[in-house]
Amino acid sequence: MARRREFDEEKVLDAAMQLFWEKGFEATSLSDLTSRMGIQRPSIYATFGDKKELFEAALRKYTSSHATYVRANLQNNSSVKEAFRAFFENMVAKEYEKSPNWGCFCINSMVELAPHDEKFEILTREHQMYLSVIFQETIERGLRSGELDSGINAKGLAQTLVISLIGLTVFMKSRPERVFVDNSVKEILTLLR
Amino acid sequence: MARRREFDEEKVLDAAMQLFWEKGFEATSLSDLTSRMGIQRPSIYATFGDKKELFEAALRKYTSSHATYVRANLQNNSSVKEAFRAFFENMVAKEYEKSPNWGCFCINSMVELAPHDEKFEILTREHQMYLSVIFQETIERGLRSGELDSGINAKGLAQTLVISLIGLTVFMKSRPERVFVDNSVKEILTLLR
DNA sequence: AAAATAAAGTACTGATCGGTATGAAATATT
DNA sequence: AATATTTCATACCGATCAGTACTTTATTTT
Repeated sequence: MARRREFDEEKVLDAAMQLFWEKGFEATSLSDLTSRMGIQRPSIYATFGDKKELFEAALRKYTSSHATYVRANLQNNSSVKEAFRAFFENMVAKEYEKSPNWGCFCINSMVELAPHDEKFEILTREHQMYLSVIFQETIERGLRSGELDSGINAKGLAQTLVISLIGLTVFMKSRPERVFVDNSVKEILTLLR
Repeated sequence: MARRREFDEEKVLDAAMQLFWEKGFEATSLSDLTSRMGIQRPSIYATFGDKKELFEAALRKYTSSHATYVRANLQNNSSVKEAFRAFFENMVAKEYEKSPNWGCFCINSMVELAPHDEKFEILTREHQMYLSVIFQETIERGLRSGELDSGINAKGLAQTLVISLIGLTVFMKSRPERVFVDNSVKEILTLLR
């Protein structure tokens, strides 16, 4: 029919995601976006809709790939305790590498938008619930193998680990001394006994 | 010397605090502030400085009164386990009363500003560290009285409870089913044995 | 090659942003 | 009462905001 698109939709969405992740919704301007995405303003609107729709697309991309990452990470290890330990420690280590610390795009969005926009209340909650299911399945694997104490409530513990993960992620945004975070990770993991 | 101030500095600062708490720094405009505080724009600048200084004053007011509230709440009960249980359950109940759920002003600010502004990185971190000290003192009281197992590491556990509190507060902003939060509170409190 | 169609680029919109100059109103000191 | 001083209210500043109309450029179909 006509002229072909000159940019890669996934790549520019990725650029938008990084920017929203770093600065949040309100603090990111369309000018920021055009310069970082490398495309003009009308191209953004034609491809993704308005600013909020672009943000939503970016967040969905994030949660989708984040869920995949978490699932792969936990399945990576035959020992469930070891899998969670590696997951939490790796997550802490990665956050301390970055400066400044952007945290988790989904959690950032939960704090900024969930109370004012039902769409994002649901979207961010559902992602955490999905992480909880991944955790629960991992815990159930440990129960089946006998590695974990049969007295453990898989669903409740999974939910608690998600909440701890949120707390760790948020607290690290203020760059506390590493030892505090490390100690808390150890303490949290004792819930797996 | 001259004309007296017509407004109560503490009252208008309180109004600003509520607004920043509800909407965050970026999403709150000077027009929002003047209408909610009930004073004119130049009065704000003369009294509090620019928007960020006003925000800082509001946040300091919040953290100060929040710390007082937490300390009083935990000292309220002779049993340490019972004190923490009541504190966490009360905090959950209060959040579910409000709609929408603003969470904690300090945590909101940590997420929005800490990575981009060292002043708020420090301010928000120090508040969490202060809460951790309050928790630690409460745990040590339980150790002295013999209520708590002497194997408990007061400092590490206090830090973990703070992180759990952050996680709970943030997660509740997405209004998950109450039962999930209640179960997690129970689970977290088992760390006190 | 011509026509049709879609993307890219330029430049603009009205609205709102944070911040301030200026003059009127009010009160303390003299 | 006169003067000095501070607060209050209006009205404005340039800059930037999200969003769009319109022209130019490129490519596919006829």
